[in-house]
Amino acid sequence: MKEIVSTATSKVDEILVVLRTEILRGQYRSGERLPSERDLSARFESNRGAIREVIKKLEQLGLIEVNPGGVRVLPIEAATLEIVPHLMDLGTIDQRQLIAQVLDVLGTLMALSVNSALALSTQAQREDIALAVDSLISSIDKNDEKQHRESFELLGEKMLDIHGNLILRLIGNGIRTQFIAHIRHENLNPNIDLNRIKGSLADLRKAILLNNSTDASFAISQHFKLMKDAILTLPTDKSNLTGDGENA
Amino acid sequence: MKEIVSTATSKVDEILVVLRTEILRGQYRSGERLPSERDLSARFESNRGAIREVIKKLEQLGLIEVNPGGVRVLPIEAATLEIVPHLMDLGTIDQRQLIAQVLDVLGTLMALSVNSALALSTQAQREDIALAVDSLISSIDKNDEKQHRESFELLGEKMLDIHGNLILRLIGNGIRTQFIAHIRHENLNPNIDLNRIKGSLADLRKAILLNNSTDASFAISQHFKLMKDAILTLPTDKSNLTGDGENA
DNA sequence: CTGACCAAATTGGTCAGACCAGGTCGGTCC
DNA sequence: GGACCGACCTGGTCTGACCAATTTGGTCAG
Repeated sequence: MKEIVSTATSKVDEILVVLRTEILRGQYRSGERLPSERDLSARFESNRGAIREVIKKLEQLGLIEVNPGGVRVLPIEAATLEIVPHLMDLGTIDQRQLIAQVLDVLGTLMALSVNSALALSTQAQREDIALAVDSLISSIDKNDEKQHRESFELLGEKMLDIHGNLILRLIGNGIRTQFIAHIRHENLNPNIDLNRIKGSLADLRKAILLNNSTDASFAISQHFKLMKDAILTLPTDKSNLTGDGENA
Repeated sequence: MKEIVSTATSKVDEILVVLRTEILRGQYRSGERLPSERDLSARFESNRGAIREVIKKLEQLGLIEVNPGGVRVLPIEAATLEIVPHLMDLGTIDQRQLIAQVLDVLGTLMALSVNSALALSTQAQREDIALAVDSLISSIDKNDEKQHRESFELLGEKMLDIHGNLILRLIGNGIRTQFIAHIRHENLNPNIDLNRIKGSLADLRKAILLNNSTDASFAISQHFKLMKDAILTLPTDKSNLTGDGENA
């Protein structure tokens, strides 16, 4: 059971990383043509098959457009959510800003989720959700990050189960898959006011039990807003938040 | 300049469609192993290279997981947003319900977008946005679907430009790319009260010019809610909403 | 000089067949 | 019965080739 397999990446993945980096860094301008598959296979000392797979992946990421005659680079804005972690890896983006954006979106979607869930919920389900919130609160008390994440996911899951909004679930998947691992490293501002965060969760709990979706949505939004502030007020501490400068 | 190339899909795409369909239909249970690349290439009378590309795509869609030793099918809930249009094609899902969900999410995100944009906007920008809203309203008056879509995208674009929330933009991209083409076909309920829809837009316009983000968000939400209702109250009219029955 | 037109070079799409390293799985031996 | 080991299978990589479509650049008529 190896856990770290950084060097164990396949050749395709290595090439993918290189090309993705070059594209994201703007090394190829939007609309420009990528070198041909044959040239790339020569450059990476690989075969065309591998290059083709890489190109297929890049296409899926929304970074390039493949048609007979050549591969064109697409504008970054046309890409998919999946490129964001890559952007984070590159450091071409202010990570705190990005995390703040994620929290904005996540908070909004969670608010929607609560709203939809409450609209369809039974009393038992509301109590069930409240339990998850309880667990969330207690995880803050115990400063147990693992439990925090788990109960958070549980909370989301319970709500998703109730309203069954597939779009919401899939976007949630995407965000979770793409970011959780990245965000974990950047811990919150130690100066953060935990009481206020817990307060927003307590509000949420109350609103859920009262089936007051307006208040519940607001509490969720408030909660994420607090989290966001906790991120943004970080004094650019540790880690490799080494700005950028290479973007076009 | 060919526009319709429905039959001009590449072999890879054809195979992709077949396998994706089989997976989404639950033909392979979650966790089960897909046939080997060699078997698949034999079955589809293709070569392994093509199959590999298909598998890479399926992996990107979050439908399968590729490991040395075999390809395993993942639970549908783990997939990406990109599978939804495929689901719609399959008809394994109530399309109206799905569209309603999309509108829920889109409305919520747009509300967030307005909110964020207004918070950072100058008066000139607000007037600029109001112009886009005007165009939107006039498109409804003229029943010009093309202009409607364009001005809608323009509106989103202007807001995105102001707040620069990359996450929001990318999710928006995803939703737009994946759904617009599909939703277009299902026109709105002819009985829809256009005046109320225009009214919500007028509210939005006013709130924007007054820099009242609360009202603006509410107006957007209201707008999408109206659209949603217009979809949901459709009497299962025309088109190929031919239920399903094949899902597990 | 401009434009249409045509042919060569290039590109992506597909194909067949091969080898390797690492997992899978069944049979064997203790 | 359980640990062990070897044959088999799988994905990962590679080579070299042909096809169809596009791109490109030159040619030629206007």
